[in-house]
Amino acid sequence: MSTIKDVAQEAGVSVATVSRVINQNGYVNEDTRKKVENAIIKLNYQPNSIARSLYKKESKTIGIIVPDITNPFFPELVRGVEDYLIRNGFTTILCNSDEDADKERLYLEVMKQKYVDGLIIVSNTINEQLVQQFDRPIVALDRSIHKNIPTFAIDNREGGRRATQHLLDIGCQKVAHIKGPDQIENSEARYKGYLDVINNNELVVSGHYDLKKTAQATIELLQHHPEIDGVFAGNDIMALGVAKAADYLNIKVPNELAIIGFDGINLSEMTSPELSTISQPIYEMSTEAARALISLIEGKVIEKIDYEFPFTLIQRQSTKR
Amino acid sequence: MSTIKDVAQEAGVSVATVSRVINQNGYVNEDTRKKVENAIIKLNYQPNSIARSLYKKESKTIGIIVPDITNPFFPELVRGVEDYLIRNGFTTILCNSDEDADKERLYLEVMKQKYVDGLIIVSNTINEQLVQQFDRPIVALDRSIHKNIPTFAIDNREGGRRATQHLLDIGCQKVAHIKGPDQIENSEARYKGYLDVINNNELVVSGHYDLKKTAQATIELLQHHPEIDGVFAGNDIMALGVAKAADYLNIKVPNELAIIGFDGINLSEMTSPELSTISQPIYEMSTEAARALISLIEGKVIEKIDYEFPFTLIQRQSTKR
DNA sequence: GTCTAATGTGTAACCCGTTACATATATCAT
DNA sequence: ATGATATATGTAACGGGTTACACATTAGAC
Repeated sequence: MSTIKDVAQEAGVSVATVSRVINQNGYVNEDTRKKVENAIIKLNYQPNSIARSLYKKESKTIGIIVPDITNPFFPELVRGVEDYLIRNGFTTILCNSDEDADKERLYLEVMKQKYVDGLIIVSNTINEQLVQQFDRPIVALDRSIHKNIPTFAIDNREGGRRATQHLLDIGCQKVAHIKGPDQIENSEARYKGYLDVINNNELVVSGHYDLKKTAQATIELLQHHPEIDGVFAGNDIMALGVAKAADYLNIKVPNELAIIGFDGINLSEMTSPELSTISQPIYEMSTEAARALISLIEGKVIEKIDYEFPFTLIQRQSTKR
Repeated sequence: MSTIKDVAQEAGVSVATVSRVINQNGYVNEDTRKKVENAIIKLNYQPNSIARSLYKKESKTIGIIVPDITNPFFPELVRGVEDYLIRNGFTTILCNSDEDADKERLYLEVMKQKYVDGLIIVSNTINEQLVQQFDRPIVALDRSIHKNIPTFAIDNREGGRRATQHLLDIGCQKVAHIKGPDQIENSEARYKGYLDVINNNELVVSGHYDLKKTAQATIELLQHHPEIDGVFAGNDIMALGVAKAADYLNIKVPNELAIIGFDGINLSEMTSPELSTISQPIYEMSTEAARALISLIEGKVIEKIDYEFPFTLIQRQSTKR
């Protein structure tokens, strides 16, 4: 690979002039510019971003930490982020944390050493102190991680209310909730939304955001409470678990049992029956997060700390009676 | 952030000595080592990998190019790669190419400038010339991209045979195939596998690896050919499309119509009915690809060019009569 | 005691861009 | 004509590591 020196030599100018041509700053005579440009083409010169990073202390790289890219919610987030970033000259380092504080620490350390310009984090477990120490911009996606870190998410509690209300609206008499893991902000919020609507008549069981556990838990729940005719699952995967339980027990969806999920991942319309769900604007949330991160990296001030996005209820077969 | 100079000063030695301690090479007296280590701890020193990269011309970073992380097959691949790499001191840059040659070119260029140490590519469209010019190790995952680039995949044709044969084995009389896009190596291979078994009795339609198109195409196919009682879909997503079509037409799976997919993505066991499928060892394939890539980066010679992995037929509800 | 090899440490060049600063010429106002 | 300003370009320091090379000391062999 040729270097800026080679180009300078080829064009008969100094490296400073070449640099000026490349970065389009400073004064460069038109003829000189031409010479340099020709030299660049002739040598097929591509600037070494490592060298540039070293001096500028920036890498045009950001890290995104998600629990597990294998979980269908996250690819859609990551895609939105990556799309926006590549269009704006940044590359994206992917990190799967498994919600493990040690792995998160490791990633944070590596990112710091590699001078990533900023971080987008989806995490419940991350150590706040570590985040505070990280001296570059960070934004939180889908769930908050610290009160003074910009957060891009929907109002999960309100979403929980809407989902629950929807089940009542279509005529459900007894609505149960399959809850995500305790201690996780979003699953608690969705649960609270459910309680807001159901008041004192709740029937709740935990599905731990896991399909198989949910199916198992739901089977037991339905066996003990055959009166249940509607289920609000804490996310789409758990909703699928509920659907499997229904299938197993030979309960007809939606007529004997209506099901609504949460998130609106692509998967929710792939299944039979298609799932009703509270659909988050996943792609938009993630591009907005990326946009804000870049603003912060560029030293701009951003408007708010809390970016709340609208969700929509999508009614599909699983609640269409 | 403190630099190696700060550490040197703190420890009362030269930067060379600090470097030796950090990299554990060259001679360092035990006492000196202790002093340096203490200084490192005291200053919370973390070496700047950019500076190191500049000199060593390596970045401890690799790029993985996939068509679209949003397609459920790829997160599993990417996860395997990322897991293996982070454990071995590498970070992973994610690239979504959308099978677009221009985007691939852009990514290749950026990766080169950023001195990524190697590339893992999943692509049908990538420009062979560009790949050849890229002067660092590359491996191909899931599908080949060039005859002298190491490839990690299964025998798709044989997989197609097994899938088709399975449908016959369970008693299907008329087996159709929903084919992936033309020109794509893997979908052609699976198709050929189907033909191998079916000979002269084929019934094929294209689903373009897309769920909705597949559902639509399948509905038409089944309406014209009600005698079809088994479908081999070119991947799991298309198999889901077939299942939807069956649902729409009120055809019972598996008894009136057996369905088998291909890939064995997690999704295939999430649905009702659960999908039979030709399961690829996705995680293993990807970690092996990552392992080989690292070997190449380290300048080792690897054993072969063609890494063929075993697949397994998983029989689930959709073909369990 | 002398020679060689192993051990220990520092100096400075190097990786490849960016940019502050110096210098020089051209342009313009007065 | 004179000084101020805009234009044009080069030199060299800098970012933060790594390492070749030089030099000094110590250990071991005979």
